[in-house]
Amino acid sequence: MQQQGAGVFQPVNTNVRFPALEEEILAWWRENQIVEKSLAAGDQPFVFYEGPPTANGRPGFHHIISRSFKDIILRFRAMQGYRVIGRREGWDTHGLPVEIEVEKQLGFSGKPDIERYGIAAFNAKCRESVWNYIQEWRRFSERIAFWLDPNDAYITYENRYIESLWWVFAQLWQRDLLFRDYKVTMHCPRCGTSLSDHEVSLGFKDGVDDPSVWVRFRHLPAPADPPYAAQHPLAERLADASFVAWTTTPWTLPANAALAVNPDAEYVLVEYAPDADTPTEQLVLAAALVQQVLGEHATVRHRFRGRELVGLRYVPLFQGVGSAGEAVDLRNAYRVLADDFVSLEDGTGIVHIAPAYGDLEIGKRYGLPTLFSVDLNGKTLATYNDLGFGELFFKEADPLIARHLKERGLMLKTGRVSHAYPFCWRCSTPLLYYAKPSWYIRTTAKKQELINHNQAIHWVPEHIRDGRFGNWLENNIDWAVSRERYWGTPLPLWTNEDGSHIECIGSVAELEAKVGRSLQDLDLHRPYVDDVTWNDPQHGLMRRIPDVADCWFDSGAMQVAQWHYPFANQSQFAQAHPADYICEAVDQTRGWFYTLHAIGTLLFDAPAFTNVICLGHILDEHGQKMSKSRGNIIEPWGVFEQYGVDALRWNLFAASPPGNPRRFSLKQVDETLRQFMLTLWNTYGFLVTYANLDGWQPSPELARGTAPLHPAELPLIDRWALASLNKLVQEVTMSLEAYEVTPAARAIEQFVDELSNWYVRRNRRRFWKSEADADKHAAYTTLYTCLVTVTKLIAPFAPFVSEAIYRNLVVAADPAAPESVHLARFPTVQPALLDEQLVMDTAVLLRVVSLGRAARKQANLKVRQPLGEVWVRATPSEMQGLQRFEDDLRDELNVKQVRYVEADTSFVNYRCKPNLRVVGKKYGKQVPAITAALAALDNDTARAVARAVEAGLPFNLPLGATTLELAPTEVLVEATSPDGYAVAESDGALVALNTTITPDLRREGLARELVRNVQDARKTAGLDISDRIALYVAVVGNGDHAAEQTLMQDVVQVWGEYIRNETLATRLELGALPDVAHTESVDLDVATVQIGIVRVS
RNA sequence: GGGCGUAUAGCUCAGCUGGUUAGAGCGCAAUCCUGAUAAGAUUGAGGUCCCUAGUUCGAGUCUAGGUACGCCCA
Repeated sequence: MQQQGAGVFQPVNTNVRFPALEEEILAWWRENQIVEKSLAAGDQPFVFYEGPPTANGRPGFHHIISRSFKDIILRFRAMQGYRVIGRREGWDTHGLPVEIEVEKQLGFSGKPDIERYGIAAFNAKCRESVWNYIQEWRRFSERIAFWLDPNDAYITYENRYIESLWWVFAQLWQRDLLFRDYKVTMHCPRCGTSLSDHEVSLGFKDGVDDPSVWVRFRHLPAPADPPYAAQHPLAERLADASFVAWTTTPWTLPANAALAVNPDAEYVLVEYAPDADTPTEQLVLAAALVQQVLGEHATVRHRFRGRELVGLRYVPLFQGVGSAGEAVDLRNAYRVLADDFVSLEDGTGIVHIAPAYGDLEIGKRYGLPTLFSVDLNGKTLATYNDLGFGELFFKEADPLIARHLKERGLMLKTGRVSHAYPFCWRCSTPLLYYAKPSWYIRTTAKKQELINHNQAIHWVPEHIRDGRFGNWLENNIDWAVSRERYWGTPLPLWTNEDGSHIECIGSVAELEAKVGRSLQDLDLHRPYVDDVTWNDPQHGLMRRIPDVADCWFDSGAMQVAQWHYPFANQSQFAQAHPADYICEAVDQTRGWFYTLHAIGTLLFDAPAFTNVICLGHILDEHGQKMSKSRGNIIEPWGVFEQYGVDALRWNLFAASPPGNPRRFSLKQVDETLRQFMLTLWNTYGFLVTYANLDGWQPSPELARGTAPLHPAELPLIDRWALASLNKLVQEVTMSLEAYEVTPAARAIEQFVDELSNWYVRRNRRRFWKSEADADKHAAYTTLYTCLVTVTKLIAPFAPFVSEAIYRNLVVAADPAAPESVHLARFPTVQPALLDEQLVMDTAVLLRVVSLGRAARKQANLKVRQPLGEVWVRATPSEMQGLQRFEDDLRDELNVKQVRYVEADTSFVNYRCKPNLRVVGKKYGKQVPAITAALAALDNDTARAVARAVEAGLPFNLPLGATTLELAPTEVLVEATSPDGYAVAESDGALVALNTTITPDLRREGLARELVRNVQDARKTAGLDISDRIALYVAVVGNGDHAAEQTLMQDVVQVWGEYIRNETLATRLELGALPDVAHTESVDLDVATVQIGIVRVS
């Protein structure tokens, strides 16, 4: 045996500060290039796609969650021996967010400012600005131990990336999946561009205050003209009537082209006057809405079906204006049409149709002209200057238009409405529905494929697949992919002057061939790419269309573009599609999850990813969204510095399932730290302290985990620990392979708790004892194996603390071991060590111990006071299992004898209940009668039943007029509380303590009490664990001094050796205390004594 | 208005295919234990398992309707 203190392990600081420890580990990783080594390791590929963040903002608290959940799976797979592909940084660099940032910086307020400034200079600014926070992101990722390769980042603005995107566009073009169409888009007048649906969805605001106007459209009994052959049959009846239509967007009224009714709904002609002073007028609207719109003052004169109204004409509110340079065909305008989309839920049942601003589909269907009232800057047309509302922002024009109509007597009623309205998600400008030429990806053509491939994706949580995401796919619409902006991937579409000929270019080489010169030095961005033109002999000068791509297209196409596929890395790509794993927050269902999936499906007819963890949003401790305006943001670095990253990560993994919105508070991290991290750390510290003291060290084989363990040769509790450990390995592996992180973390917590509070507590003496025998070695081996295995299990969760423990426990003992836990192999199950029965039996033991303590508590009996006997009653199999642990049970409950209650044990009675699981299925409606009959059994019969059940025999239960034969498995027998015992029971188990304290037990109790107080005194006296003492005890007396003196003499006589051994006392004297002693007064219940201790060398 | 999700102790969460006294941790109170422990044990207080109806011998669990909250969409 080696000398004390000459241990192989570094001493463990039990006052560890985890943040400082983590910094040390970070430095060590850097020095030894552990990240690089980990990235390069493994054989079978495991493919990950990094969803690229935009680096023009600071990383926030929510990024810790997504990055941690990404990281844990990658570490786990890496430890399983996979080579993780795609473990690289990715940066989303294009798009409106970046442009907005630069615009702000330059004090711009829209596209005209940018054009004046120059696109080249503007884009240069954009290119710079995306790297504003890159250092902070890298520092952040490194600190939370999210291991990505920073030297192999994919960057969406690079030429090679853009070239791949061009290839994607060309593929889509060739397959007729890319097309141009006039469609209504959500247009931001400030940004001057259409927004995609997912962008629009980001900017809906509730409770927006808007005007609400009911307008008269005066019926025009016009002469018959084509396409209507004759005067409308209702023309005469409605001669003086007005149609009433409702809108919340008065600014669209000048663009009105038609009114729509529901063909099947009932409409009425009413006579209406709001009060006696107002002349009555005739109005037409839906019958169902008369009350709501006009109240009580309307009298119905006629009723019609909606379809009867078709073709009626009305007086236009304004002279219609078409788009610039185009003749307007008003032949079909200003008529009533009927369509199913018209709802009767609000409004008047008559819908004002403005094709340019939202009703383009209807307009097309009925041949309506597309009329305009507002231009792309959101300003009303100059045409309306004369009417007093020209060249105004559309929202500002609203009241003026309303006033104008009122003056003309066309406004029936005005009000305000509070509803949801879309705003630009970046600049908060209200959006316009606007019919514009746009480029679309025809995702609807592959709708069924999108849906089918989604079925192959494993979603966590599962409900996203057929819920949120599945629904989104079911309602798929074509993807508006063009943006009339500057800083983005230029659409590779060239067209001639009149737009009659379009070519889609799929590579730089192809473009070079067109223009006949090298473009190797060309920046593929605007404005440079716009200057690339060529003359087509047939079609004339070919110019690029000005649009750039939706930046969601950039990130969705990362599955090909990150490799510069197909221009390079073809074999790499072949391995790296689809991704085995991605992970982002739930807001990406319509963002990145969708664009990845859409591009994967359209391009390869395959899913782009097969497993995805979809994270809920982070909320503060009150369930409020974290936001700067609320001031409830948690600053990540503060948490790192206070608690460390491991505690934070662990909390995020274990506290609640990741799919739910997550309430977060620092209190939780603090709890995780104390509850889990410190428990583990202290257990580890315990092992190291004693191993060093004893000079115990693991063999290299044991350190490596290859030393065979023979359970049959080990004490039961060691076998339990190892069985439990292997069960844990099994559970954790299965959970992580199913991408279920939380159950894995919770199982580990449970094990660490039991290891510390059962295994170590029960076995302390095996580590303390002086003889270095096989039993001691077994204890060290067991605890060591548990700790090393747990360390590897938690490595993906808590990369720092696991590294610290691993370095000390393993690398120190086995020079051939991998230098980092993250280069080690994830533990695998050793089936020979599994023992389900043993694990179950131990669970029973723990339950019975807990009941015994409860019983002691009730009777107010300290555990230190030994008792004579405990009676235990449980199921026969439980009691059988318990017998294996009788020593532990005696020890834990401090009783001399464990006895088992059997059917014949006279001092308990029995009550019987049906075993519902069994009986319920078999007897159904008879259950209540059986329950009653069993409960009504008298004591003797119940005992007879107990006896039968114990013997495994059926018995007869009288039930009304008949008798029922019940099998022993169909009934549960419980013992009732006997008198004179301290009893606790739960779940059918009963523990009864005999509370009689004999003089012998009393003396032993006093001895133990004395020992504990001496140990306390040793501690206060500042003695070392191994110091020897002389111990003096003087009876002070608080009652009958002589009797107390006698009692203590007896104690010292009977238990003197025990007391000396426990307290390392070389002598023990009852009498006066010497002056030199450290003294303390101790109340031993039946006697008060002074104890004095003196250190002897 | 529609879709998805959530609702269990003061807080954070378990509760498997319906079954016997609904659990854990934290927090609070009290007691105890402790020479690894910043820990631990026990007890107590604290629950109309959101509400209503239904299915069933039996519902926290299944069904329907409703309420509240969150997210997404209109």
